[in-house]
Amino acid sequence: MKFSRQREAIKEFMMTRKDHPTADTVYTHMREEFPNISLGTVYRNLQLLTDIGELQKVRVGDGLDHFDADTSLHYHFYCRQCGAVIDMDMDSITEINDIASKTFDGYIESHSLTFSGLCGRCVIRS
Amino acid sequence: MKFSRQREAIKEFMMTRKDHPTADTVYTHMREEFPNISLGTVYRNLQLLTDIGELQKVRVGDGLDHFDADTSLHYHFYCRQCGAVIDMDMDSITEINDIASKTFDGYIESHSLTFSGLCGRCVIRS
DNA sequence: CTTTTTGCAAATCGTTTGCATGGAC
DNA sequence: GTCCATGCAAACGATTTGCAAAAAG
Repeated sequence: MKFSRQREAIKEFMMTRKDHPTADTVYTHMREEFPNISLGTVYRNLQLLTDIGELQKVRVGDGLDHFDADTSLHYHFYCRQCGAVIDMDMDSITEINDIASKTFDGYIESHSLTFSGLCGRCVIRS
Repeated sequence: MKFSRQREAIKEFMMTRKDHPTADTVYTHMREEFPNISLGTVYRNLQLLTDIGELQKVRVGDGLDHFDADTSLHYHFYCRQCGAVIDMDMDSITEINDIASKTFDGYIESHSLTFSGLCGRCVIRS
């Protein structure tokens, strides 16, 4: 893999963000630094960084791919009002794969746990 | 809401299935009974049945909408090899929303837990 | 006769891809 | 000079939508 300024910028941008930007959000921000960067390049690099384990794809059920620079096992919250994707501050249940395996005929590799409802901001407004 | 033969057939079909068909699968099967049914009608009715609580939309991270006539809280397994979506035979952790609420600033309405790996068939072949 | 639902086709949205050019090494 | 990465635009797949005609009430 060859170095690319665009990929480096995308990686750095992702590491500054605690929320979980979509490709389009990344694209919008990259345009400030690279006015000619294309959506294709953003998608390619997000996918590539995911493949080499520097990013994690987060799918919370809104149909969009979100990306997370924190690749550790942790859980997410999806606000069905404003669409925010937020990290949950709770221990991950590492043993749950083993528990589930006992009543499952196959190999469980991972799990994902996503909460949904109204985030702090939205719960106040409602 | 008015009665429609198509919607009734879709509902009945969904109740016979323990897997979690996509709109396209439903469409294919409906064509046997209604050779002229359109994809739009299938999508519209799946969405409508979901809205009135007769179906549940299941998103396991493959980018497709799966539908489930069992609307109770339960967990799913997604086989990343063959794409199968399977119900997990385990108790649902009803208290997990409350546990998560304690360290979360907002209103948690629901959670979804999805496992992934290789299903029984695929684990044998590999 | 009014209103909902249908079938069809076109539109939309997020994402992927082919290809000629430019940058990395 | 050889490859890999880019920008651009076209293609793609799943889903949604506008509309005139058909079915329900």
